[in-house]
Amino acid sequence: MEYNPKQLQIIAVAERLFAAKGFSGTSIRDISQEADINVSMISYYFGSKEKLIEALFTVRAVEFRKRLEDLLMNVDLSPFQQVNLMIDGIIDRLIEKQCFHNIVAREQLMTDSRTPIISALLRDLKVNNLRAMENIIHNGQKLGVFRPDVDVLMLSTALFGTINQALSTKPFYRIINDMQDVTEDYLEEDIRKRLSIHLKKLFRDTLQKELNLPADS
Amino acid sequence: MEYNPKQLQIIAVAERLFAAKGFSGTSIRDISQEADINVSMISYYFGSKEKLIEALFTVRAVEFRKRLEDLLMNVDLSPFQQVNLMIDGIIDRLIEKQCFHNIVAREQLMTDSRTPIISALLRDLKVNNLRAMENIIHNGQKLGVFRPDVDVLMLSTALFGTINQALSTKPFYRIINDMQDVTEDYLEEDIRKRLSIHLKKLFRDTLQKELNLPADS
DNA sequence: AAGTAAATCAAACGTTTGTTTGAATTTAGT
DNA sequence: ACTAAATTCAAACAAACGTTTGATTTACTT
Repeated sequence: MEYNPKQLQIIAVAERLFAAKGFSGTSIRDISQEADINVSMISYYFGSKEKLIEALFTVRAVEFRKRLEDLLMNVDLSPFQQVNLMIDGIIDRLIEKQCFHNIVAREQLMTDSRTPIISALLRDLKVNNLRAMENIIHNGQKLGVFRPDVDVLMLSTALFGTINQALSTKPFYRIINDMQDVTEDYLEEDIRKRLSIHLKKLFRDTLQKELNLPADS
Repeated sequence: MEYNPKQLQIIAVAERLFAAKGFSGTSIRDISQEADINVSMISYYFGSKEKLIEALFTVRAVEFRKRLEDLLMNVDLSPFQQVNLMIDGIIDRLIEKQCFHNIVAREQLMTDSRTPIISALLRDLKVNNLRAMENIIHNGQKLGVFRPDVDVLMLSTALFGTINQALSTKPFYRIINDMQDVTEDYLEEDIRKRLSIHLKKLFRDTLQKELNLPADS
């Protein structure tokens, strides 16, 4: 599916508004006003509001698939370096595409998915993410660097869950750390660093073999 | 604020539907139909749809405050026992009140909070949660059982984030673990156990003092 | 039993919703 | 310059929205 610049602009505006107010909370008149186009252009280009959000998911899904392939190229690094690179990569991606991942989070909360297309795309994305993480970890296990008993699914859940939670509670983070007066960019950078430190430590503690063997070294 | 049984029933139905379809995605006619009441009863009892969701947050916030007080009563246990009890307590709470926490998750994703009342209640809840966790961990640190350098905010973020992520991706969990045919209750119990094991291990690894000191014991 | 307040109802209110229409305008190919 | 297709627009559409109305029923007090 190819989209022209005008369509991509509409998708970008829709992404921002859906993230801010939810799908049902955003009217096509909101979108058309922000995008400075006529209301009918949305039906004209996409067919319906539902098809618009499907187009949004399709575009982003393609982007992520490409990104993930790049991530799996670093086979020459050590397992821990690979893990750290993956962690920073995912943090960066979720921060950079915050609006889209807000929408993803909302859709996941839906008991009945909005459309089969969206749930299929999300499932594929998650499967690919998990497989990528499994590759890295199983590799580290074969090399004898990581513990053999690691719950990769739970670890992946912890990684994405922690980042999403941190990003969705930004206002709370501001209050707790007395950062009411800093810019949004500064706050984001602060969260990024702190997440990176915490998650790398967390993965290290979880993956690395215990050293408290009977003293014999 | 006191609510009669009829009001509480409306709140319960609204909670379920808001969780399933979102606030804007749920009409008061949906609610009135499910609750088997007349549409006008919602305005009659609560004033408006917005006041209804405020009432929902108020009721649940009061419940959680009471629950938290109970949680802080176990001062006679060891720090690790306290932490494990806290983890299971929070898992149980988030599973038991899944609908409400779905709504909370959605509200947190909102860039502009729906009402000042809701954001104030959420802030209070989160502050209390964090303070409770700080109490337990600082206590363990004073006793020399926990590491001195623990990022409690990030740890709390990881805890809630992981549980929320696991619960919001239940359909994915089903597929990955080949559990298409099990009941929802069985699935939930499986997730609960796996979360409990994983998070306790995670907290243990994060909190416990490193034992790989220069061999001298 | 009468009276009063609370609760319930069908119906209607004025908006807003997503979508369609059909004419007007722009763009692109020859 | 002409034509045809693609784009843009204001206007209108029916349906759904949250809310209000005013009559009716129920529950309780005296």
